[in-house]
Amino acid sequence: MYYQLSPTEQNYIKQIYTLSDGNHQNVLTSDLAAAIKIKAATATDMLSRLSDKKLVDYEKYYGARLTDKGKQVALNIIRKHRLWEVFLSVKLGFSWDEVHEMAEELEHATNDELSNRLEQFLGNPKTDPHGDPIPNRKGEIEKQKTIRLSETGQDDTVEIRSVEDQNPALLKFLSKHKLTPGARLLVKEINQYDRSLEIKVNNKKVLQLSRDVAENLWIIRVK
Amino acid sequence: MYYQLSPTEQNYIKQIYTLSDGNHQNVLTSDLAAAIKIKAATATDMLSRLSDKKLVDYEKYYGARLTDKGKQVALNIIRKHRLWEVFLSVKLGFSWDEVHEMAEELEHATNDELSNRLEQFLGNPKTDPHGDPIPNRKGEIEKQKTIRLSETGQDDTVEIRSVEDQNPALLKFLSKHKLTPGARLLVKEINQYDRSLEIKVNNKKVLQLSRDVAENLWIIRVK
DNA sequence: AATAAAATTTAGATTCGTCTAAAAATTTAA
DNA sequence: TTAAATTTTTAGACGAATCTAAATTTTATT
Repeated sequence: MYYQLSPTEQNYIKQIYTLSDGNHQNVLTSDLAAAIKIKAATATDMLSRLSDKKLVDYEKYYGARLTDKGKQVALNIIRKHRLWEVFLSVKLGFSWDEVHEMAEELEHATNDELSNRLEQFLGNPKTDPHGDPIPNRKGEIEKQKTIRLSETGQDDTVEIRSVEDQNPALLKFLSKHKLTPGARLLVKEINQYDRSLEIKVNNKKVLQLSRDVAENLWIIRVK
Repeated sequence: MYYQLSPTEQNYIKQIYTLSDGNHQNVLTSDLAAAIKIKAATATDMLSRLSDKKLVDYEKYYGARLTDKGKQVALNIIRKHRLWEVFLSVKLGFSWDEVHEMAEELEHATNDELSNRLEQFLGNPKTDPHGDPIPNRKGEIEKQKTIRLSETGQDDTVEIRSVEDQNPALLKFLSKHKLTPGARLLVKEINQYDRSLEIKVNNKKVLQLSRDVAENLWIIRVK
């Protein structure tokens, strides 16, 4: 019961959690393999090992889902990941699009006592720099009802919560135009022919956003 | 030339550096094995692999010593280790004897950009909480001419620089009596029969230290 | 519904870091 | 200086995490 999980195992579990959207759907071998950048055969192998350890429910050919035990592991890693992201961005001044990779390494070098102290040192932040909520030490996470920017209507005022795609080019683009979590957006116009959006950012600059970009921005409606 | 070293390899290199006392002597297979807590056969194996990679000069049966390349690797890891120790102790409030293990993990999850920013964030500290100097980003380390407390004479005033033994019980004892780096000690008396020392700590409490403990405290003479 | 295409699993191989047991070399002691 | 004790190395094995290639199962298409 109380053996240590390897960083590799923890990574698989974290990815399964993310891909299952908080454990609401089964994760397919191929999707998992793509996310972790390993071959499908390897994912199959690991899935059956995680299944032996009761961390996932896995049915051959139909994918996997985390058990309660697995979900706790996932949320604990995600907690550490996001706390480090806050540290790197707020205390060390790394930009929003640089922190992910580093946090990926640090999270596995972090025991619970360390993450708890770090949280306190950071002033108990509620979200990471991408706007995603940080699970508390019991593994509870605040559920946000977000929608994609592409799903808003004209004249809506919204606030960016998180970004879906981790593509560096996209993150750079967003960073450049201040399209970061917390940013306020006014949707001025929606073009019917290509579904692009004209938006005003933080009550200042007006921008044209492609449908593609809008699909990747998760937002909440404001007011 | 530019492949990544594994955390394991980095650990071996760091230990070789430490055991060779800054590369002044050959490190024997058995000492290395004891320090890393692996079997001698494993150490032999790794030594020949590190030799293939030109990180150590290794001669069968006579031990190993770091090459210049290996020494750079060692100092870079030690730099990261000690910066994290400062962070954990100064910013997160961990005690002096708790930080080593955690820093051991974090050092391998740290790229150069991160250690540089961390250093700046910490206000460019010169030493870690144990009093050991932190190598700069070029891998240069301040050489201190320290001696063991057991080598001082009566009435000397000295300052603790570092502790040799990493034994937790010893660290706790030292911590309890404020025998930490930076502490000022006045050697009041040296008992000839058991070579124990009577010392005054920070101009306050008077203590009796066994020869064993005195052997483990590295100090510099003051004034 | 049969077959072609795609996804998944199985089988077998490889590398890293470790072990134990046995062989070889060095050091110590009689 | 020879024999005994100790240290080191070699040989062979193993588990974790990965791969490729082949076999199997599921899904899609005609």
